[in-house]
Amino acid sequence: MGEPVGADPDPAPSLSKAARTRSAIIEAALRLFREKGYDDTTMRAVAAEAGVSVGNAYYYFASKEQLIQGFYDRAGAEHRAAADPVLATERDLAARIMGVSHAWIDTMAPYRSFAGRFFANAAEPTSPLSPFSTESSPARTSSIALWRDVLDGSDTKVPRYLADELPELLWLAFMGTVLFWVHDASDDAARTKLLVTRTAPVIVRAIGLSRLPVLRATVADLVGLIGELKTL
Amino acid sequence: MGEPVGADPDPAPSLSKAARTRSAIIEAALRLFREKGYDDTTMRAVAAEAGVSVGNAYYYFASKEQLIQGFYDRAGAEHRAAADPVLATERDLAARIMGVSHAWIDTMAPYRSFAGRFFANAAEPTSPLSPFSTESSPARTSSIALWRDVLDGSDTKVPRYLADELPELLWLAFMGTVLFWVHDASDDAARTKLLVTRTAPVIVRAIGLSRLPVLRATVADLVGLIGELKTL
DNA sequence: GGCTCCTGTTGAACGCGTTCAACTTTTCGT
DNA sequence: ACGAAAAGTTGAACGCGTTCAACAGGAGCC
Repeated sequence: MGEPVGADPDPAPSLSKAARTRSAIIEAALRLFREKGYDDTTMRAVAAEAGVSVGNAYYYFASKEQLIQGFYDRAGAEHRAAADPVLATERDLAARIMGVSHAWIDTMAPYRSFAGRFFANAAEPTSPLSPFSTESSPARTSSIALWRDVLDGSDTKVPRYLADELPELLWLAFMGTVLFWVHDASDDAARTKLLVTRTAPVIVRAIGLSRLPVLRATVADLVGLIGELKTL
Repeated sequence: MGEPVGADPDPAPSLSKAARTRSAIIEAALRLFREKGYDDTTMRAVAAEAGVSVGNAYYYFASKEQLIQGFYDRAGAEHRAAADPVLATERDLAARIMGVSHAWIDTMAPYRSFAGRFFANAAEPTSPLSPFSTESSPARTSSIALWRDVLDGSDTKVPRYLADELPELLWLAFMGTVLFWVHDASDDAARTKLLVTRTAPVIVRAIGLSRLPVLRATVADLVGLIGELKTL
């Protein structure tokens, strides 16, 4: 390839030609998705906008659906950036959960019109875009790590027997929020924001209550069940 | 239409020609879906199998996706039939929940290979097939009614302040089960069955615990939130 | 019967996502 | 520097879901 020999693998100004073509296609796709939505954006248009042939676009992306992965990566990074200030300053757990969730809702706002279409594709179990698929395992891991940060940086003490599973549980709850958001047609995602605002304190209280003897056995059962389900 | 004047609206032996064509198409579609899956079944093949032209199939069904509605209706009825014996004999709430859930899993078993594809379509918010859409409101209502029966016929007392919302909450929890089932690749849906078996007693215990003063306020808050979310 | 609607019915045609044989360019061992 | 293998690139072609102008038949009215 046109890369200088021995250069560092991915310097921003001089990406390999292949990498540049790749991101030109994603760039074109996202622009068009935003302008005309997912369904009304044709692969022919994406290729033309990126200055390549249709066949070439398919050399880099196995399908139109795969272009969405590029969107995910970008959105994930944007979310991180928007969530970091909250995680750096706020110590109250409920506020951290709310802050990180709202950060996500805000970064996704520009894409809301067509993001529903995306997540529907992701809902199909055989799709590599599914948040539970092995293909999206890296994205999932880093997303769960984000929720671990939410917990770790807070002043709330988590019971030992919950500590390991709780980040994943928060992530799962957040996936529920995303599902709600997808179906939420209210202005400015007001309903989703209400859901988050009202749910976050309940989660914190539930964590506190999970120490109570009446609940402890039940909660421990559920945590054990999750472990079982993952290994079955 | 060819219907005798003043005849009862839909006598089984002599359906109107239109209705017969309609169900011939659904019949053909389901047969082919089962044989070759959703994606590998073409509308041309469905039309041929039903003995009509492609255009005619589109006269009765707005899209290939709409054929799925026929599948839903059928599956819903089958589930009812399979659940009724449980509801008629069993009084223990956990057993009723498990029985009705397992009945669903069993009736859906033959369709599992392609049902995931269906539910993915249903996950798209704008789709009329979405369980939350206005188009599927009748199916949703009757499904919630089923879960009301589950509660009403049991010997468990439900706190007043929960009684109104609980059937819908059980339905919602069951939608979660369905989502899990869609992603469950285990033999005979073993993981989903484990989930149901272990979750049902927890639900019953949670209903009992919801009377406790420590929890009551929180649970009431959540119930109130649901009400708010629906009206916003 | 003749006329007008409305309900059905048809298959060719359209635009789409995707594939593929053919071609060009780059890489790399010698 | 050379040549073969690998990587990149092309657009016509395929099969699909879907649309639509055109046509057929029956119901109701005169």
